Parts: sequence; C-alpha cells; structure tokens
Amino acid sequence: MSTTSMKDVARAAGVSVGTVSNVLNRPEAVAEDTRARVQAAIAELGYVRNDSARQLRAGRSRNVAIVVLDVANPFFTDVVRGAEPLVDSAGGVVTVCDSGEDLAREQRHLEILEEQRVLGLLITPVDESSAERLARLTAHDIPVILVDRGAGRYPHCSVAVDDVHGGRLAARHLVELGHTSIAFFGGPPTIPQVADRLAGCREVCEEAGVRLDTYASASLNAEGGRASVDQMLALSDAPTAIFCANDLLALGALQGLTMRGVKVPEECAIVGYDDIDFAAAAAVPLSSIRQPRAQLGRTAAQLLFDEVAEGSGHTHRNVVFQPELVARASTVADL
Amino acid sequence: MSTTSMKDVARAAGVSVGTVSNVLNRPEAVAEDTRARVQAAIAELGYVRNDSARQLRAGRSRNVAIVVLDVANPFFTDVVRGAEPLVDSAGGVVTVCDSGEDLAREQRHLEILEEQRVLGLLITPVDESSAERLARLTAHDIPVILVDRGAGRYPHCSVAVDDVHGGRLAARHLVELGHTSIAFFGGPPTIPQVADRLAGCREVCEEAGVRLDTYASASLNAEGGRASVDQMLALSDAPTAIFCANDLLALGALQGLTMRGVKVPEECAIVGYDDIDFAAAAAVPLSSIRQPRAQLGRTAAQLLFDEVAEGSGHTHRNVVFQPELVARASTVADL
DNA sequence: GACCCCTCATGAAACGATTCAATAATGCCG
DNA sequence: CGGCATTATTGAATCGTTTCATGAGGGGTC
Repeated sequence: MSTTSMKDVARAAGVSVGTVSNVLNRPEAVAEDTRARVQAAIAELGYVRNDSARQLRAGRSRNVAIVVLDVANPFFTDVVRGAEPLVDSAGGVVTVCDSGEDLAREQRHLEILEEQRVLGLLITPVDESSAERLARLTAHDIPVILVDRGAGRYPHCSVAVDDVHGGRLAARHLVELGHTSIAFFGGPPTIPQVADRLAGCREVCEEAGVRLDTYASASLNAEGGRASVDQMLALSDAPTAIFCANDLLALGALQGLTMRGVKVPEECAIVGYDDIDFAAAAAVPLSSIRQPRAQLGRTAAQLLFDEVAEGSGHTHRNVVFQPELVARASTVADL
Repeated sequence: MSTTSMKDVARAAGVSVGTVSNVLNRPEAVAEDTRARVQAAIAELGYVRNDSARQLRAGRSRNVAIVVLDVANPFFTDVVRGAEPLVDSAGGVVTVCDSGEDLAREQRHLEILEEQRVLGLLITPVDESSAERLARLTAHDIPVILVDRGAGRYPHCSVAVDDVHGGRLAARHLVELGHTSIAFFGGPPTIPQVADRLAGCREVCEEAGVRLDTYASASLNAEGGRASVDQMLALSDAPTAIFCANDLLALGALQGLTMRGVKVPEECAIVGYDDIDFAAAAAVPLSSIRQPRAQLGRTAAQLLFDEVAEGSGHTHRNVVFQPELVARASTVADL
C-alpha cells in the first residue's frame, strides 16, 4: 500500500494540489462545494498528511522534547504531565527521552533532537558537560529550558524549586514540634539538590541551637534510608527526628525503624522530601516537602512557547517556585 | 542564524552535495582526503543534518512511539525503559505519549503519529474503540504492537502477561501458608486484568476449599485499599489474608491495618500484584506478584523491528510471559 | 460596455536530503 | 600506447508539502 499523497487526492477531486493544501490549512479560503469534494476524496482514499514534508517546508517540527534523568522517577513524570497539555494544544507531541543519568546517552539524544529540529526542549542535564551543546541548540534557534538546574548560570530560561527554603521548612517543622536533635539523611553531597536542602536545614538548626547529624548513603533510595537508620540507631543518644533528602530515603527509614520496633512518630519523627504519591500511602503516612511538580512542567512549556513566539527579542526568565510542607502522621501523631 | 544545509557544506569543501551525503552515509566510498575536507567543513559550519528531509526521502521516520495509559505508572515506565535500548541502537528516539485513559487524547495522538510516519508503535489502548484506527495504521505499513491487551484478538503482534496464572500463584502461596479464608481486593470488574487475577485466585481457592470474599473499591489505589480494609474488619470472622489486584491497593491495605493495630503478617497477611519498587520499600515489605515489565518492553520493541524487517511476509506473534511470586515479610514473618 | 473589485483556483518554485546513472580520473596489463 | 577495470565524484531527479504570484470568471457601478 504505497502512501497516497496530496497529488492523488487532487486528481481524485479534480483540483490542483494547491487547492487540497488550502482545504487542509485554510478551509475558509476555499469554496463550499470544492471543499466538500476534496474532503470526500481525502476520506475515500484514506489520505494522511505527511508531516516530514510539512516540516521540511516549515523548517521546524512542532514536537517538544523533554530529556529527563529517569523516566521512572515520579518527579519527572509529573513534570511531563504538567507540560503535555500545552504542547498538545499546540498540535505537537511530547518526546520523552530518558538519559538515565548517562552523559553519553544524553548527548546522543541531543544530537538526534537537533537533527529533528524540535520546536524546543526541556531538560535536566546530567551535569555541566552539555552546556556547550545546549548553547549551540539555542544558537540554532532551538529554545532550551532548564528544569531544576543551573538557574541563572546559563543562557537559557529555567524553572526550579527553592530547595534551600524546602530544607528550612522541614527543619522548622521539627524544631517547632520540640525536637532538639535532628538527623539529616542525604546522599552524595555533590548533588546540588541535596546540598541545598541540607543548607536550609542547617541554617534553621543553628539558629535554634539544635543538634544536627548528617548521614550520607551511597544512593538516594530506600536501601540508603535503611542503612542510615542502622548507623543512627547504633548511637546511645540517637536523634529523635529525621529529615530525609527525598521520600525514598524516608520510606527506607520508616521501614528500618519499623523493623526495629521504633515507633513513628512517638519515638522518632520523619520528614521526607518530594511528597510523592507513596508518601501518603505509607504505613505511617509521611510528612513531606511538596514541590509543585506539574506546575514546573507547565511553566517550563509556557516559557518555551513564549521564547518561540518572541523570537530574537527574547529575554531569558528564571522562575523559582516555593515548596510547601505537608504534615502527616510521621511527625504528628494525632493526624 | 539561518540553518546551514548540505549545499553550504558542499560549497565550503569544494565538492558536490552528493559527495557530502556520501561522507555522511557511506564514508568508505569517499577518498580519504576528500572526506577529511568535508568533515572539516561540517565542523566549521556547525552543520546538522535535517532529519525531515531525510525522512521525506526515506518515506518513514526511525522513531518509535509508545502510547501508555499513564506515564506516572511504574508499570509503563518500566516497559518504556525496556524498549528504549533497542530503539536507541536503531538510531531512533522513543516518543512517549500519555493517553491518560482518555480516548480522545489517544485518538489525537494516533492521528499525529500517523502523520509523522513513525516506524511503528507500542500501545496499550484505552479500550476497543481504537481497533479500526490501529488496523488502518497497520494497513499503512506502520506496525502496531499491543502491550498487555487483546492478545490474539486483533491483527497485530502483542505481548502480555498471564494474569490468571498470577492470581493462581498468589492464592496458592496463601493456601500453602495455611490460610483458610482469603479476601480479594479489586476494583471495577470491567478491567480485564482484575478479572483475570480474580479468576486465577478463585480457581485455586475452590480447589482447596478455601473461603474467598471479594471487595471492589472505586479505584485501584491506596485509598481503595484502606476503604476495603474498613469494610473487611467490620466482619466478626474477617479473613486472615488479603490478595490485592495491585500494589497500590496493597499499600493502602497495609496502611489501614497498621492504623488499626492489626499486625502484618501475624494477624493478617497481604499479597500485592506488580511488585513495584515501593512494594519492597514498604514498612512491612510486601509479597507481590512480579511481572517481567522491562522484558515486556524489550520484547515488544523486538517484535516491532522484526515486523519492519520481515515486511509483508510477516506473521503476527503473541507473546505471553509468566509472572512470578516474590515472597516478603507481609506473608512470611521470618523473612 | 468599460472598468474595477472579489472570490477562487492554479501551477511552479522552494525546502534539504538521498540515490543512481553517468562521467572523469587513475592505474594496470599486454 | 590503446584498452579496460576500478575508483571517485558529479548532477539531476525525487520525496510531499506549502506558498505566492498570476489569472480566470463573475458581479456591480458609472
């Protein structure tokens, strides 16, 4: 079944290809009956527009790419969901690319996306290494919006969440509940998010004269949370509250405490970060710091379309959202 | 910055466009020094291939689309991750489209994907309504692979998991542990997966002479699990074990039981379904039925490429995988 | 009836790559 | 040195749209 083209439709309807094109793109410029005839031909032949040809002419695609560190991470999937409606209504499709935190894969994806002349892309880069290539994309008129990275330090628009403030919120909550000794569960301190959250937490602790112990596990998952709990409980005067750099650590911590018979929150309180769906679904619902994830995606997409619309007269914007505390049973018993 | 084309490169290198094309596609057919000259020109001008033009000529894209019911569902993200490497190594990109279980969005996506002449697509359709359109895609030489749906009932290849068997595994496990009364937590029975899992469970229970109560909550999430626990505990002779149609229900059930002080697994055992990452991370690690999700994606992608390669001589294949039981602390205390 | 204005439809020229038959250049053999 | 492969390069045709200058036909006005 060789593809039917506009030429076939034109022949069947007894008009020129120009007219068929008009029916598709500016139907109001075509006389009533001609339009009907063409549409009938389209339906009968099962004609489907060839987007490659369209794009070739237009010079760019209407697809938006989003390059994430991990498709399975709820943070990113929510960002994707936030961005999708806007792209949809612009007649495009969202291409989700998973870099898997692997620089080589990220680069390959960027290469291909550039070849595809995507309308623009939202990206959380693995690290700084891609800065140059991203700059080149922008130079080639492909807007790049940074998600949760490098706000203001690069020649791109960006959306981010104030992680330092998130750290403050968590610490303040625990301090207000009367805790005088807090543990921070984090991962490799090279991760900026983790460092920021800790910074905000430390700020509040110092101000309140509260003791702060930090634990760094190999990775930010449940296993890491369990391991840190083991370490922590080995102390004779273990802290009475834990602030985890993300919810996975928090779930692991909850598991570790449960296995040892430590009651949450009576004997040890937990605050997570991200407020993923599973935080509320945990055996003891987890208090957590919520980031406006969908809004992050929506805003990123909006910035992208703005940049496309404004063209060369565009000025980069860096939008920072504030996170909020969601208190649940893991810190407050009677909830 | 107007885009630089092969023509510009050709001019800069003092060769014809045909030669530039050769350097890109069959470098071995070009003399050493010419190739070097062309490559230098490419680098200097920052030339990037225009994929639209390439596609137009080739007649089809190298991108593979995967249309899922929910990007945030770990089941689908794992399927995506399974499929990605294959697509990658074929030089394509995976376009992830989220239908959000909304038929209209699904149709819109299919429309666009057909216009983009994607290499093929993996899809879990919302319902049967799209059957016709999918058939048309196949007729237009775009292979469609059904994921976890309609095995054998449609003119497409498919991959699926044997849910009836999964139900059997869960029930058998509980029966072997000595339970004589089991609760099945499910959702709307119109969902085929739920019906199959129940069917397998029922089969084993009847055979073993074990009592089986079924609870159907409004939706398959934690909230539903909590609600069903409430209903179940209202009974004077509540079952001592619960088999949940998915892990979200199971997490909700665990939460409900924990809030009421019912000990898991001593007083009530729980088996979930899907073995999502959070199952192992729960306060009491959840026993669950694991589906080979990544393999599902990998196989689906493989079937797609096979179909592309075989062309018209292709025969559809329906691959069914067997799930397996993962026993954890929610059924076996000393684990 | 000459003139002008509208509304529609036309056809050809892009867009940027790939492909392939044709040609040019080179080397080799007898 | 003529003839024949072999190897490198070329140039033009092609893919399917969109766009736009051009023109045909039909009223309406003076």
